[in-house]
Amino acid sequence: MAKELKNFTKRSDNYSQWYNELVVKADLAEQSAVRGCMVIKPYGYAIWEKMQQTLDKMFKSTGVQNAYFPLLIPKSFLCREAEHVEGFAKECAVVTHYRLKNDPDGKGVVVDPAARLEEELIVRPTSETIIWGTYKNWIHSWRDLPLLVNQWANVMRWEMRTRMFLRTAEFLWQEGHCAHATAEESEARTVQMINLYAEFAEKYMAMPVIQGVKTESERFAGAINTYTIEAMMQDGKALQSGTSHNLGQNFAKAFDVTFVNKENKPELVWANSWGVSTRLMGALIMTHSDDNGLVLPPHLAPIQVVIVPIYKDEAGRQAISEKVAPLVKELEAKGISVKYDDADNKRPGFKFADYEIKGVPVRLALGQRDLENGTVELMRRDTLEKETVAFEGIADHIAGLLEDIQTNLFNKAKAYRDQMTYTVDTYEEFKEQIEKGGFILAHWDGTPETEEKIKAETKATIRCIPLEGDTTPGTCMVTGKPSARRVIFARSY
RNA sequence: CGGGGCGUAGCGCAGUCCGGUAGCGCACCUGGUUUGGGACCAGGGGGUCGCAGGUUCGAAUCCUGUCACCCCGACCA
Repeated sequence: MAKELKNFTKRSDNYSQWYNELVVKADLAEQSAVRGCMVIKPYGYAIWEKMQQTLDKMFKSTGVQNAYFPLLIPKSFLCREAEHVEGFAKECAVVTHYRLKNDPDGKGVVVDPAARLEEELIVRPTSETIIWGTYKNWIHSWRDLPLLVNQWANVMRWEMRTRMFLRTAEFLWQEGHCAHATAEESEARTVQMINLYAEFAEKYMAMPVIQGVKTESERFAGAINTYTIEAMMQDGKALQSGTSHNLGQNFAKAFDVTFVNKENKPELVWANSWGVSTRLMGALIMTHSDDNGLVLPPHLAPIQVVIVPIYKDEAGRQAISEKVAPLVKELEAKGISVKYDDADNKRPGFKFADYEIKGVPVRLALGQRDLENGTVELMRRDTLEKETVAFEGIADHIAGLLEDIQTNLFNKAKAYRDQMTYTVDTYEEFKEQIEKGGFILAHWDGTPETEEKIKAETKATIRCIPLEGDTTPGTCMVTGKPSARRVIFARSY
């Protein structure tokens, strides 16, 4: 089993060339400050587009609309909400000048010192500040609420250490920012969105997640409450895959966003924000992939079925193409994305391996033998099982198979997670178990001090206080003080 | 920012200790034979050895500096 992401971005054997064709590859600009950024190649972007389209549809069904806000945020904006700036200050890229000029020494160009900006601009690490600065002018009356807006954008966080997919300096994401008239409504929206993310993760990514609430110390900077979905990767580490924040009235206060209620009284609005990023692509890879490459869930695979012809000469190729053409039409009519790869410059064996690396869920191979017997060879990527089946009725069979694969991937991942989830009562046991990876359900006294102590001693963090599951009270494994319920600990990315 | 590693062809690497014609595999190009699991044979193209100084008749190799990247920490989605 490929347990680590690096297996998919770097291979030192002779197959490395083919891995360059893999979903994404970090093409790092030479000696430049864009370190830690990634280039998303077309096939990888196609996966991201699938995610976007699906999420977008889900958002819109809840009344959210898309908009776009500026990339650059005036420094003063970022500073308006104290906790927020505190949380992001250490990882911001700053624009200080607006012009270059020719180097007096004749070597290229240099920053023109005369073009210093009066106020520095921050490359957005997230857009709360600029959006709330704008909302101030959009919201006047209770009739303007709720305001439900989402933005698809790139953001930049100058992390000390980057990691492909999981923590790149620049990443693509969506960030939803909603304004509501009441605290209850805003809280309901916050929960609605984390539910939506969970549904997306499980239904489309085939990735089981645990929904929960972050502890105070893990909370988003400026939020009063953060909901999260936590997934388990194949190496037993946790990955925070999506968050939804209840921002209370913090940003409304900071940006003076008020509305006049039905009683003609001014009130501060209630806010929430929620987002998922290209990190989900990392999650997808690390949840399902194996040593043969990617394994994509059918609901997100850019190519769901690939058909590879096997022939000896041009006449043979013709014969197979004629046989396949109606099948391609039939599959497409069912909404299945098919690729018939009759490219003559690659041999069948190469294509088999190549589409396995790309994670295509179903492969059909068709040769002279099949034409004679009225059969086709079918392979499913999740189990690598191969079988020869009747060509007749194959389209219906595939439609069902794709659903099977989707379900199977989810079940497999869930079984693995459940198997790697432990209930532990003593700190000794905890320390031993955490070394082996996985989620640990344990009692905690609810204090940041204990949480910090556990983190310092074991590198494990509280991933979340689950919304569901066992709610029996107990005593903290470290301090022995009362605990309301078990929380989830894990080492994380 | 600490500790370790690394930088040589598009990719993966050898060569560095002990200075003296720039190498290998894959990829690429041409021709032929092939095609049911990553084809084979023959020929060919491609490099200011990360960058800048220094030592030397001569530097990928030695010295100094510097810039990247990777892994482990601190920080974080």
